[in-house]
Amino acid sequence: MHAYRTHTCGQLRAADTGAAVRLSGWIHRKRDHGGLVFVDLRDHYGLTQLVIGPTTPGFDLIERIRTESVIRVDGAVVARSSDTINPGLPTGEVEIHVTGVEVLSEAAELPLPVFGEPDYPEELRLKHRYLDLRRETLHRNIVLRSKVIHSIRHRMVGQGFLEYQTPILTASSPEGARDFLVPSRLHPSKFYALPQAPQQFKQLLMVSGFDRYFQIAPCFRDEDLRADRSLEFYQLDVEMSFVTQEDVFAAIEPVMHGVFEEFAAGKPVTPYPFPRIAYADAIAWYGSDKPDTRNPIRMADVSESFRGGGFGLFARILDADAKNAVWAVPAPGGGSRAFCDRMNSWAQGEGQPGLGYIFWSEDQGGWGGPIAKNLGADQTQTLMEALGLKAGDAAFFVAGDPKVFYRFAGSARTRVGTELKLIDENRFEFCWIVDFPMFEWSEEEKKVDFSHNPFSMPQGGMEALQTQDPLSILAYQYDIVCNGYELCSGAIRNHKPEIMLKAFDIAGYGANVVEEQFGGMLNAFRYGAPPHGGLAPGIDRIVMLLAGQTAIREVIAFPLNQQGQDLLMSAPSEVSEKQLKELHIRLAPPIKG
RNA sequence: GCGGAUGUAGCUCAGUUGGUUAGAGCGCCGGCCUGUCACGCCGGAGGUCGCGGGUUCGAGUCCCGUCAUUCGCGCCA
Repeated sequence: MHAYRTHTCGQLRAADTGAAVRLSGWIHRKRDHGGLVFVDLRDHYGLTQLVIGPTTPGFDLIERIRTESVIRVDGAVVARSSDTINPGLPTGEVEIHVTGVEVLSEAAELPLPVFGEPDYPEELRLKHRYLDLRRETLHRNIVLRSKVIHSIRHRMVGQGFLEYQTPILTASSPEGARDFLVPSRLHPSKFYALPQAPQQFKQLLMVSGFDRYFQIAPCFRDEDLRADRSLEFYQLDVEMSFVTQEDVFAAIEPVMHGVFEEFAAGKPVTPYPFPRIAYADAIAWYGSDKPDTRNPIRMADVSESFRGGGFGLFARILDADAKNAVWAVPAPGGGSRAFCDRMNSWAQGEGQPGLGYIFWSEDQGGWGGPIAKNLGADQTQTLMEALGLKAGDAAFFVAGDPKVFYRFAGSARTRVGTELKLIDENRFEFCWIVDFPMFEWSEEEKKVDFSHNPFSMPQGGMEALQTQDPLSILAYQYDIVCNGYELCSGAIRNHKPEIMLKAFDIAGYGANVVEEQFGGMLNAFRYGAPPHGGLAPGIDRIVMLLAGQTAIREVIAFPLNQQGQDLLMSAPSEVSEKQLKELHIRLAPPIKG
């Protein structure tokens, strides 16, 4: 007989009745009746009930040891009588009548119970992650993660992609997020950087002729953390040669759709091709470049209804500057003073002066709110019809410079959708956000700068760069958004050195700077580079959505906390003088605030 | 760097307008219990009410400061 087990704890069924078996696992629960003890024995695969009678060798032992101790038992599989079957367990038709017990590892008093699913403090869970990982939900999430990654690999290979690996120790790159730096021992005062993404390497692989690359790639960014963002994370990094934007979409849509469909437990998933929404439309309709399109509300520019009109505040704002506008957030079903007042208080809590509204009550032709009063009945009626609203609905209004208020308008849209329960939580809704602007005005630096990825190909190529207002140039740059989460970012790359130099020139970087910082890749493009493009969906966020979680820590086995610390291994930590000396590093005294 | 929320037993929480010895459930320890599956019953231990200061005859409760945790903003091409 095997030293530890003949079966797993999730394996035995009524058909196994009579078998002599050996099981090993953790004591999940213990129900001690004095003369008879029931134990739920747990392993990765499930639970099996053990029955230990007073004459069983090891009875005293079982009575004494705590839950979460690890034991090995021998015994016989016995069919449970019909009144003692547990329909809640796959193994619930049988139990093991134990004949022998060995304690493999005794558990001390637990800082964190494994049984049950109540919420425990993050700090405690992270410090004792091995216990937390034994718990059902987290354990299941980590298994799901593994299965999702396997499915992705399988689907990518099926699409003709091969997985290639790229360096972890690489060079610091000036743009983008803050790099994690690794001091070099062999080269005093020089540093490696951990990759923020394998961006340049995957492009070099295209130049090297590998045609279709993917990698489940670790990425590192030394920025402040969020619930859906950590210092280290994994991306499905993808790059393809001789492709247009549409080819990239066609390659990845079946993978994303397929993975979600496979693991969504029956929840509907947007069929592909996914809807494409231009960045400018996303801002205008949803006030966000990562809109939750399960929320049916679409905002509208209603400036014309207010220009020179009876509602003085908005009319004056429109007069003050040509770029100013009034946007409406329609609220189907929000037509009550109570709801509108609640929204108004919410807006004030967000630091806004307030949130103007009109509501059309269910009563015949009734309407309310200070705006309607000033606007007059006819205009109010016209506005309602223009917004596709009816009695019982409301609309909220935001006025000013859209560049300043669009975020707030977007969160008002989200708030209205959530409060009025317009969002169907039980579906996965995908869309592409396309046509991102190539450049933006940096108020901080008072200059034009890249708005997203400097390696993206501007739409219109060299000619656009030479002739258009830089701020009007769009890029072949796209995101996948699902349920309001940015799942993926990508672009058709700029593979022409002269266009790249021109683009950097517009953003204020001279040719010498570009050659110095991106010389490796620029040179590569001088020896025959295929047009190429790709993208990089975030693995952690995909699994997070599929697991129904709102924090990526719930789908990572050993995550950092929001301060970027590993509470289990105590990282980051101090290192010895000897280590520092080898790295040619002397620590400066901490700067006190 | 900034803002919100939270901080009471190992854990989850309650604690009234400021008033005697700060409670419950789970867990832990001891006892009883042969059909439970959140087993049940009896008993027990366990507290710097985050920390410091203030107001008060009296502070878990009110005020100020501070620290920690957590969520968000900035940041994340």
